[in-house]
Amino acid sequence: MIAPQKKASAKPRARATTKPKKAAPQASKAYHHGDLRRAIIDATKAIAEESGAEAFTLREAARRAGVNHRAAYRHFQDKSDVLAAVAEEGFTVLLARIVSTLEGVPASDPEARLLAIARSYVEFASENRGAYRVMSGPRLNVEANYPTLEEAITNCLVLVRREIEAGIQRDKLRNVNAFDATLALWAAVHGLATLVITRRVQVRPALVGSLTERLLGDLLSGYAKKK
Amino acid sequence: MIAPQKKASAKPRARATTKPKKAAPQASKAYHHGDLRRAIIDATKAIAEESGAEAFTLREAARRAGVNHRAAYRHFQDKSDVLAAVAEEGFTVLLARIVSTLEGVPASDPEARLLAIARSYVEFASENRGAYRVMSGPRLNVEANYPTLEEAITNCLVLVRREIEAGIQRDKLRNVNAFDATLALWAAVHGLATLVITRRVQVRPALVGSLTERLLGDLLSGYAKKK
DNA sequence: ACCTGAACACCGTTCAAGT
DNA sequence: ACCTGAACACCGTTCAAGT
Repeated sequence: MIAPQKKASAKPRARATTKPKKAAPQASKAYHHGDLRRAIIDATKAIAEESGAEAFTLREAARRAGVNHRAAYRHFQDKSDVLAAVAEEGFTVLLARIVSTLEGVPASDPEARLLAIARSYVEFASENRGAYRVMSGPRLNVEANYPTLEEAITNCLVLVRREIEAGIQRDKLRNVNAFDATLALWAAVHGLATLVITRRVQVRPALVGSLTERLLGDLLSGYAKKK
Repeated sequence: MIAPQKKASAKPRARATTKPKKAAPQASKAYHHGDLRRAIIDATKAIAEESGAEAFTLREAARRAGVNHRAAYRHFQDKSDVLAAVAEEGFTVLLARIVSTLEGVPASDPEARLLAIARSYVEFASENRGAYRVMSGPRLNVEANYPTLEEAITNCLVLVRREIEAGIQRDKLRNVNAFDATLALWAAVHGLATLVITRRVQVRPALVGSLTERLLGDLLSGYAKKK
């Protein structure tokens, strides 16, 4: 059995030839790179998608961005700081996606709104595996570092909680404890996303959303037989 | 349900016969380690509990076991193999715990049995944080390595599925798709355990079980208001 | 202001012994 | 049979420049 073959010594330096798109963000700033912070973040997501978040190294990310590994320190404090930046951006994008999806679901149907949230969450994870692996990786902020990351996560949880409370108020959801219900829902989508990402449950990308609605729909209805 | 089976793969021999608690590591001079495999596994769990699974290094584990880092290679193929061994043992112990707990819950109450499984799972995670961090870490067997680990996980899932099927047959659970329901339940307990382990939800260890029953109990009953 | 280079202590893994 | 030692390529991080 062959070990995970290391990159044989000095890679030919993949000189990323600058990121495509983006017209010219370097107006007066005469960067050497253009936007190294962006490039490092993108490289990190790519590495995480290819080989898992634990395979990420500062040096490899810098290599992909075409710079010396020390250059990253100009934009990030250390290795964890890069992961925190990726995670924070991920939660921010996820929240935006959820909010956008909810615009299409009537407030009169709280159950459908919760399902839409679940669907958005798991689809996001499935479509952004690199970012999600970082987001769901070892907690970066136990020591109360990364307050903006913590805030991005809290924003998501608050949104879910409000939806549950709104549903209860409209008398469309049972009068459960909203905090508990938020945790339970979040746990369920997190767990499901993990199963999908790790391919413990195999599902074609296009079907991730419907799988989520099916599984979570049953959960929201409950398994216990009505008396 | 399949028996734990012998540890396949390249490990030459299990030495599992020297299981008894070594009262004192006294004895010989040249002193081959009593059970280095055991010591490495325990050290790995300790490291994972203290600093997270990603902080585990072969060299540190060997250091704690009091041997040269090369000695570990006599018992494990490589770094991943150590993590796989820890994970496999964890799932085996978890299964035993669940089975033991279920003995005290009547077959006539499937919902209580599912809650007991959930409770066992999250309590195990809470009480064995090191092992659980490894078990829930990056998937080790994507390349179809570690078949015995895969089997240990499957054994757990099969047990859950059978409980659900039994509940449906007794007409105590709604006639949901058993496979889907298994995934949903597993996802929920995995997600909840992750929230507890990472302290995103803060709860005293003694209350983990009741928190789990409360949250999952609501889920099993469903959030949707009965019409 | 932004990036590079050398240095240090650490890792996983291999080859080659030591007992 | 079980363990140690030296070596190699890699990593994160620091100090100190180069442009």
